[in-house]
Amino acid sequence: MAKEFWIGDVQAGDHDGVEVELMGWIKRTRGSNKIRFIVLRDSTGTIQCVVKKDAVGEEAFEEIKNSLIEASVILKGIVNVDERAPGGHELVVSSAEVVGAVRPETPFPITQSAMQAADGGETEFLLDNRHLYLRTSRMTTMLKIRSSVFGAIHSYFRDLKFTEYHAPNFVAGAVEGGSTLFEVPYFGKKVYLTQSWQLYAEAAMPALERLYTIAPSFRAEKSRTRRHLTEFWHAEMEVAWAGNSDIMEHGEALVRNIAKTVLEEREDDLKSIDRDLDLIARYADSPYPRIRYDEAVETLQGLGVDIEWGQDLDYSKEKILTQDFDVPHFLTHYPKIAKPFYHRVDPEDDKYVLCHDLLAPEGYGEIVGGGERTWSEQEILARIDEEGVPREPYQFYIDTRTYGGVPHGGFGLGVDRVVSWLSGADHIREVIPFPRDSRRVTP
RNA sequence: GCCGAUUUAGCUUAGCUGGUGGAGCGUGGGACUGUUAAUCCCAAGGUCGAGGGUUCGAGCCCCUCAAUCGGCGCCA
Repeated sequence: MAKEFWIGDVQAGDHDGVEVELMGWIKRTRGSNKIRFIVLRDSTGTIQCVVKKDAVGEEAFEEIKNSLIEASVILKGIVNVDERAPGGHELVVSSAEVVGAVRPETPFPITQSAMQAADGGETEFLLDNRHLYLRTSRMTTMLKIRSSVFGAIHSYFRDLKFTEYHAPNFVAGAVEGGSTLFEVPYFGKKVYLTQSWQLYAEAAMPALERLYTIAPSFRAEKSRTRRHLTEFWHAEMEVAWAGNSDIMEHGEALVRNIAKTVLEEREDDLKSIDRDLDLIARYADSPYPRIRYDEAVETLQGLGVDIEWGQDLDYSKEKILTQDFDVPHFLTHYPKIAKPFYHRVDPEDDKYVLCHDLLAPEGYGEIVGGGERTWSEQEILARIDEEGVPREPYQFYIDTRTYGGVPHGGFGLGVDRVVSWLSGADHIREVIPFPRDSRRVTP
């Protein structure tokens, strides 16, 4: 039964003139009472298969003729090079077997009309039928690009001898803020779904020194935007003996490595969804400029934007700031009052913290957030008290400093956001198979 | 949480100043020996999101509710 031949290889010319057995699903079917053209799909591509009544016999021909879109079939025949076939190759079928039929009462619901509507964003119908929409070429392409992005992240860190390290998803307290936590009943107690791997990573930092993860994070934000999910994939890293600038160098190198990998592995996929490859090449090759928060505020004020020093930069302001950028930019040195206690205060000016955000161009916004941690015991206690946060839940975090604290830092990267940006998706939902947002958890 | 919009056949939609709903795709039947989103003919398929109101009469006007979509705040 094992599948031996793949449509992508056939279209690449690997089996010209020889007999192959193709296993796949019917993408489209047309023809007459004596000849049928089946466009067969598998995970590697599509190919036209010519089924003639004379060649396969009456019974098999009728079965193929009556087969609907997405029926699974096994077609055996000779690979023919023919200009008339899309892709330049076709299968001249000698025997045909329907494996899983599709009944006429329940035809495949993702029709041309449903797909046309998807160009301008996803419809409710396609979201309801996400499990079937996954089979379409657009979703398949997105999932392949996504896979390459995940692979690039693992490669980047492993090549640099980082250790992959895992934190629990059930947590007792908040990493930041309290309102965006998902509450979960836990044997009569309440626990929460994690928002970040960071605090647990800092505990392991003195053991592993260079560590990373790719894991889901959960945020109970009622955000209704093209950049938000309630469950998203978070690539995070933590490094000992490192400052803000060192961490930024990793962030920049990682994102450039992702762009480069996607370009190498998914060129055809990107072309198939009309992505401009020159843009990706620029993201892979160019340095990412660094701008201080103060400069950004001055720039915005110069543009007549109503903003005061100390305010966090919301998306509307980010967008104005990034509209002239043609590569990602770092924003650094935010005011202390705009950031949580674990960001280290700048020793050169205590109004600021040593942190950074990486903003993607083309309106995709923040893809990385990170910085240097408050690493001395004295400083962390002062910052916790200053912000009025109770010490008790953070005792394990404070202990990291009590026993041989060292300068360290890290960042978190929104993997889905990066996939969305690099693929040029209209919405972050397009790049994850079963998106979760504040209003949808099904299918 | 706030603002805006949408809801007509399985899907995508048209619908004139209110006068008993049209189409394309899909499905079924028929024709066709090479099609390219095949084409051509025929058919079935709608309590117009739910409830109330105005009116002789509501898909269309008014009110309430619901679902969905888009944007903002928040963030990756």
